Amino acid sequence: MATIGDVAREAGVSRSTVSSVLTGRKFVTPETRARIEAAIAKLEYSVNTGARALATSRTMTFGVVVRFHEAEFSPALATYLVALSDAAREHGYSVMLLTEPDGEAAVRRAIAGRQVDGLILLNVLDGDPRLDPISRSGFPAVLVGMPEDTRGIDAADLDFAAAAGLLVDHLADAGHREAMFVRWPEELYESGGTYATRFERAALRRAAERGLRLAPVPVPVGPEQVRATLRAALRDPALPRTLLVHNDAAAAMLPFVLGDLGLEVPGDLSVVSLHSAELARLYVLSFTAVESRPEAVAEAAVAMLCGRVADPRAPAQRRLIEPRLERRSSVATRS
Amino acid sequence: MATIGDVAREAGVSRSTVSSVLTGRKFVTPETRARIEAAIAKLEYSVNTGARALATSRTMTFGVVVRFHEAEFSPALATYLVALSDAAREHGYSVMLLTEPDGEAAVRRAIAGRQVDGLILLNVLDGDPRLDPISRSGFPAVLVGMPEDTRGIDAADLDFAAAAGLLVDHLADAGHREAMFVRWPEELYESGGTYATRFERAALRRAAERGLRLAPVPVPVGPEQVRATLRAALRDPALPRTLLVHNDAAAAMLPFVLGDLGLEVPGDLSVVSLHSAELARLYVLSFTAVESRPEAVAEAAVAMLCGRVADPRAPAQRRLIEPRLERRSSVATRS
DNA sequence: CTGAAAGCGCTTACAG
DNA sequence: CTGAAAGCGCTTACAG
Repeated sequence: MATIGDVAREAGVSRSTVSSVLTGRKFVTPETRARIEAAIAKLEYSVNTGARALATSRTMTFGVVVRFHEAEFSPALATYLVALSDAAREHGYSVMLLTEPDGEAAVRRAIAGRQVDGLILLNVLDGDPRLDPISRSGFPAVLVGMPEDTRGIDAADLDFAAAAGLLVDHLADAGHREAMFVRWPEELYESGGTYATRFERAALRRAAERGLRLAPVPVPVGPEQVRATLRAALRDPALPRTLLVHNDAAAAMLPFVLGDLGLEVPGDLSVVSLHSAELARLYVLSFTAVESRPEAVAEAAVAMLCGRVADPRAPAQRRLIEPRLERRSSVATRS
Repeated sequence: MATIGDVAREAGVSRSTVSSVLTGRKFVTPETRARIEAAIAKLEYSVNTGARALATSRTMTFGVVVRFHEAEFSPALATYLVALSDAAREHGYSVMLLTEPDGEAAVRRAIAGRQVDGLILLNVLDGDPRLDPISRSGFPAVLVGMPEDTRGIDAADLDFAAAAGLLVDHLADAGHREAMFVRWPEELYESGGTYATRFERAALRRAAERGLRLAPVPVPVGPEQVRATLRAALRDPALPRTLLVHNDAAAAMLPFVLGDLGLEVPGDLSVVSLHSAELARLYVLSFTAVESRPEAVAEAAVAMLCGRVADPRAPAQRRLIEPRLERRSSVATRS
């Protein structure tokens, strides 16, 4: 493999001049630049990123700390990983996967080993132990998720409160006065699932404002239970025929339960939902819904992290990605 | 951050001696080793991986080249990525995500930039253009997937032929004489989906041997079409009431179509399937099935790649992971 | 505008 | 068994 020295020799200049055109930090006369570029092309030279990292003490790599939460249903992880990698690449960064089961240890090791310039924490909940080593060390990082206390760390996430507002408004605007609120299992709220909590609070508040009565129906984990729970709820005459869904597993299963029971949307039932776009790709989901926009969240997170690396002492930010309502006429108009 | 020099000073030895205990390559007397280890602990020293990489010309990082194929249905990508990262870590390697849409360019850049010691190509099909720069350069790599022509590159994958054999045998053993063969869309076979082809060939051969008549039913992409196709097939009186399924989308949708039509397994219908375990986690899939074993495939791939890095000129290998039959009594016994 | 020199933090023959 | 020196391939003040 050619080195910067080979290029310099080939072009008849010094290594520093080659470096200048490589980094673009100094002006080089067009003629020498051309000679150097020709030499680079001829030798198929490409900078050794490790050596550059050592010299600049910038690895141009971000670590993504993946985390699993059993109570969740998340076929969207791959989408996030790819979106993060894509966004990072556009900013000149590579992405390293950190999957150690002990997330806190993963963070410590990543910081100590200086393999990365910054960390992206996926799926952050309230009280997430991974925040500790970060806020202690001040290492550049960004949270995907929005805990109550971000410990002074930048964070990006979908605006779940706004999403709830959009969906409640949509139902209220169509004249609905009550709705079943199909939610996550109770454990998720208790274990710090802030997106669930943010959605719920905003939904309740807005529903109160708009005169929409909400009947909560928690849906447990696991395909069988999801199906059974939904089936029971839809058969219960005491529950409203309008659904506000915030639970991906329930959203995915719903069409099939409707099929089981012979119910039509919006004829027999009105449905609005918040779920990942990935989910809609895999299943038949034709509900008016708020998209979760993983690409936008990923891009925001990467942009914030780049900013953080550039200016480590800037004040911490929270960035909420605006949700979008996708209308798919699954809501009947009531008078 | 402490450097090796700081540790050396603290322990009162030279940097090379510290390096010796770090790499474990040379014998160091227990006393000095103890002093050095104490210094490391005290200073919270941790080796700078980039500097080590430059000195050893080993980055201890593998690149994973992700690739999308629209005709597929793959909520299992995340499972593979995590499994690869976990396996790599156990072998002392980190994993970098390479998601450039142009996979061939991604490979070229990775090789040129020397950011990684080896490449893992996910989801390799026949004639995959990513193989080209690899076989040209001889850069260490391993394919996940098994093209007809591996171009001299190591490859690991599930043994789809053996899987087909297991499933066909299971049906034949239970006395079945004919089965619907629920397959992937035709495009997938044509575009080089070798796992599909390997499964199909073996299924046809074994079925012929066992006197099982196979009626092929290709299932197109997209939830709506999957559902419609399955529904039509299950209503067609000319088609057998026994299903051999190799199509994750169809496997996922099947339980719901059965629900639609009021069919029971194994009473009305016998079903065997090959699908990813991830799928079973997300859906209600209670069919006798062959697991796709992503963790085992990932571990094999990583192990092969480590071997390849250690000995670049060893003969290329193909490793087929043995499938396992999970019996879930979805097959009726016929006489 | 270009180049010589020092340095980034390691490892690895090579002496001793 | 330990250490001094050179080198991995870059970048970056600093001279000129």
